[in-house]
Amino acid sequence: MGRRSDHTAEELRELLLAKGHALMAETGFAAFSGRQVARRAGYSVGTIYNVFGSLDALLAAINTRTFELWADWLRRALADGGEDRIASLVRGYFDFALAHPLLWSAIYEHRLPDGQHLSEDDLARRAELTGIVQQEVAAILPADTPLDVARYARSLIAGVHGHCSYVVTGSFALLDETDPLGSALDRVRESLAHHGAYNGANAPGT
Amino acid sequence: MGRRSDHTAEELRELLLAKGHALMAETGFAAFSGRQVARRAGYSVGTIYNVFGSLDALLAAINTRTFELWADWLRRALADGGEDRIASLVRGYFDFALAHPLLWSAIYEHRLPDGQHLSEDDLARRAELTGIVQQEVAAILPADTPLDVARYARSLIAGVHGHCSYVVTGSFALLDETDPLGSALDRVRESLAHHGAYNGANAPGT
DNA sequence: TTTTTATATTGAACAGTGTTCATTTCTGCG
DNA sequence: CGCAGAAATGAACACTGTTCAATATAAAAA
Repeated sequence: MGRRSDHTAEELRELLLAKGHALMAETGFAAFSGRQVARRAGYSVGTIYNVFGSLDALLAAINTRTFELWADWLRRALADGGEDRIASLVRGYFDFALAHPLLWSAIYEHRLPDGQHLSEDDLARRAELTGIVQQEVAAILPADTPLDVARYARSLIAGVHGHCSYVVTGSFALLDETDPLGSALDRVRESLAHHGAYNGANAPGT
Repeated sequence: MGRRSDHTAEELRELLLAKGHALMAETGFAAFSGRQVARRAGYSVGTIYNVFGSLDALLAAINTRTFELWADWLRRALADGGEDRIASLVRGYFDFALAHPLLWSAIYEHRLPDGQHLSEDDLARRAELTGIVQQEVAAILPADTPLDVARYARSLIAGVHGHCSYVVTGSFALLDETDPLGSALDRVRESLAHHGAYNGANAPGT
């Protein structure tokens, strides 16, 4: 088969991305295969390279899409959650990872080859997630805080990420760890309290 | 070639493990290959399956060895570090990951197939690392702390892990993050202070 | 309308992978 | 010395990512 007109370039990109994302959700990073994506889309291997340039670029796009879903998830958690917006965020972070463990893990399992970097577009899209958290953190810190809020928010995220990563990996499951989310939230609250944040439910657990 | 007597079963296991560990350090998880390990050891593919049963078992053993090196590294950091043993631990955690990024990453990139778990032996060996931290944390908490120290220590580790993981992944590099180690240590100190720990240099950074 | 040009799509080719297992070769025991 | 059993092999199978000459088709030109 040669040139076709079933889809515009735009549509084809979206089709491959959608099928790729679905495959990742089903099988996970280790079993992911470009050929399988092409097959599901009704095209052949080469098309992926025509459209994305490399398999890595497709993978990056798939993971960026996961970031976008994740950001939506957090926004919803904030909207539906109660007064304690920090708790909503931490819970949202965990819930998403647990709801889509394969998609979530893929983000951290995919490493670009040495020297290659994410496109500006991917970076910008992914930064939204951090932005949401940063905004909430800024909102409850004293107006005159000496903290670099962006940096501080990233640090809090990193802390929560660590807990979450242990849960999804299974490292915690074997240790009778009952409440990793609770631990993560405790650490966040301790830190926020230390920096004079005011929160609807500020008191850290014991 | 058939049966040989160049190595005992024990020696052969060690040989494959050593070559496998070296390969992982050189090429990282993505480019790791069982065939390559066998070639370097002067044996053929099948031998890996004879000795370890599966490639996953070899990978688990390789990563367990990394854990052991990491624990040694922390012990040395504690011995050579100053009074502030918590700082030594956090620094040690980061330094190891940065000194051996491919080995360190491999720990978290290797996922056992669904339903399979690490052997008791692997688990026990890996637990040493946590044990070292737990001991230090227990030492500076008030004797009458209501905390479950094991659980709490794991939580602190998770927090540091999150920061470190962002560094090694490169997520932080793109954000002009100058001092992730410092951030991690600040969060740990804030929490420890909150729980009444006494530390040679207790005051968290601002 | 026909011809030409440009481009999208293909799929065979290549070098690698994990995994299995019949076959072979050697060791140690009787 | 002969032989049972264990260890090492490597071909076979089905897959992978990546490249690229060939081809079929759409769009533009004549």
